[in-house]
Amino acid sequence: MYRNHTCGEIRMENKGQEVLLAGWVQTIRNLGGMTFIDLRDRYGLTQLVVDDQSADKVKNIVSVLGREFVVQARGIVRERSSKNSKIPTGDVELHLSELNILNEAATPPFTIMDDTDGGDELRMKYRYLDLRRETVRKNLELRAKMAHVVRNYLDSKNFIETETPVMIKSTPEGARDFVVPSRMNPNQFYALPQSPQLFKQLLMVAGFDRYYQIVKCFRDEDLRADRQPEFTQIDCEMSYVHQEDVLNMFEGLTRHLFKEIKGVDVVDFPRMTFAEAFEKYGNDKPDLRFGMMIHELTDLVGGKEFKLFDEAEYVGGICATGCGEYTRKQLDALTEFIKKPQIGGTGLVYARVNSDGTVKSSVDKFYTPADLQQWTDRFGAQPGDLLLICFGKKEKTLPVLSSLRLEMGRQCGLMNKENFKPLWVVDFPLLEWNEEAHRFSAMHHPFTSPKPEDIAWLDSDPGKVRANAYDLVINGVEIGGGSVRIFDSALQAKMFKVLGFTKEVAENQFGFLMNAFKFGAPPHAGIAFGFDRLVSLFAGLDSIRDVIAFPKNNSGRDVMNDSPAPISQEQLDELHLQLVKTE
RNA sequence: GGUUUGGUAGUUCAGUUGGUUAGAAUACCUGCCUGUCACGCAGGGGGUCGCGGGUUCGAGUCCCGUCCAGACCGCCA
Repeated sequence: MYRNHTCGEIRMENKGQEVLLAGWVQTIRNLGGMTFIDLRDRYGLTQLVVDDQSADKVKNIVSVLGREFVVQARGIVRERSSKNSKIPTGDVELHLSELNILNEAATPPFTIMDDTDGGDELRMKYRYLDLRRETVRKNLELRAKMAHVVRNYLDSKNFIETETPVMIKSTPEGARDFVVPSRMNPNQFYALPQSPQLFKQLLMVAGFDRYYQIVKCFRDEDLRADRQPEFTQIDCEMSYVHQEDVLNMFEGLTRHLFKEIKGVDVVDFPRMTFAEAFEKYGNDKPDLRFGMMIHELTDLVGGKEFKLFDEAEYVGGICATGCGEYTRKQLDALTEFIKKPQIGGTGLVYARVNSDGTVKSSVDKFYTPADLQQWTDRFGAQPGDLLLICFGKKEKTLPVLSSLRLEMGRQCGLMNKENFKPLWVVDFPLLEWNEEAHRFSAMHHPFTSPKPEDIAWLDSDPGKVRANAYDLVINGVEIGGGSVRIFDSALQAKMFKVLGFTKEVAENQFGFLMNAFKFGAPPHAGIAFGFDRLVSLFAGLDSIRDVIAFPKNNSGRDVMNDSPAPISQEQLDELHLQLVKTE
């Protein structure tokens, strides 16, 4: 037996008992006549003591111990003479009668404590050491617990957990595929799934009715703090449902997760159309933790000799509540912020509402107090507020205002991580114009059904067609998305045509799905949640890397095992592959 | 593909307008220490300043190139 207790569970009730512990040496405090050792395992820390009453054998072993040695410790639990209220086991200690080194350890490259001195790259290189830290392990424990809650919930709703293939057929639409060569099929490749989309629809044809899977998905695109090349989705599909049924079901799941994991009742799941989100928040994933909605001023600002506004297609702004005291320096910084290339703003006009209700703006030369009053009325601005106004092409200016709004939310401390504000964004456009390919492409995917009332526009004005597609957004993070699917082969064929697929391409890529649909496809709809994002949201983290045991870095590399890596000529030959030199 | 920030001791970082032998903290090693829990005290070892080139009497510092890492844009049905 290696142990009969863990390092996190010993309390005063165990006083006088002999216990056997095993774990890692976290710290050694040698005071000369006595030595304290913090022994760590997954469950906590227990202090071990060696003093002059201890056996020489134990003292000798203690003298050669180093950090992160794996040891087994036997001793009597006793009360500490000076207690440590910072840890749960702080009232007791283990007076050692026996100590065995189970394994030695090299000096770790960074301190394995909650506030480590290690930088990100080092922590990733030695991720197995990083994972010994409680803060990191807690994230993964949270992840495991959330997966468990999700499974319980969906199981209770009669969903069937079904695995789908990881080696599938490559499809040209959407993100780039990772491909896998096939030794037995020369010059042919599998692809790793970007999502199990087609398979879950086939499971609906198969009559599974309700399917889910917590599943790895793969996309060969550039990475971000919230994007990994392999990531996990809670993937679901339901038959004989309308959009509302799906929203209600997964509203329920989300609510259940908040209750079970965070202990909070999140009641409001408002719905907002894509068009409204864009008008009022400048993007398709509004953060509803604070107001500062965008209002348009185009109709109020024209004809006053202010050229920048006169020439702008769109003028609009936000009302930064309580920011009327912003200094010139702060306003200049905001102007600089929106002019950054990645934000792309052209300029910033401000108007502050003084305590006496008068308005002071950067364009007083052009606008009378009465003009400015009209502006503040539109925002419902109060004394002490600050209007921040941008202008230009509408489709460029709204995203600028979105960035500005989020920045003001940050500056005003309105983005409390324990305040959860979910939102369904609905009625997404079905298609978006792809400048490069010079054709429309599906905003969600090619199996998304158009809104029946918009189908007529498929021929005349495809960009106008709205889809039965929806996203779940929480605190400005896109947590999940889905759609009602097309289950009619004629409509699906039309969709492929609008997307510019020839019959042959459609047949070649998706023929098996179309074929399946001939045999009685039920109406169906589904959704997929980004599980990594969901966990990082619950953990209050900005990066999904912190909730993945072995994540990849910004370049898609695993710095621990240094992959991807070249393969041998033998492997290449066997796979019928030849390398091309790249410069 | 682009923008931007960084790379100096095992680690986290400082290093001024270019100027003596590149510093601090921590970690590591040695010694002392019986109530520590960020133990304390004394001492010690530890550097290709990412790499390559250039400017200069002189480069960690300036210039060019390159590699690596982070954030962001494009991209992500």
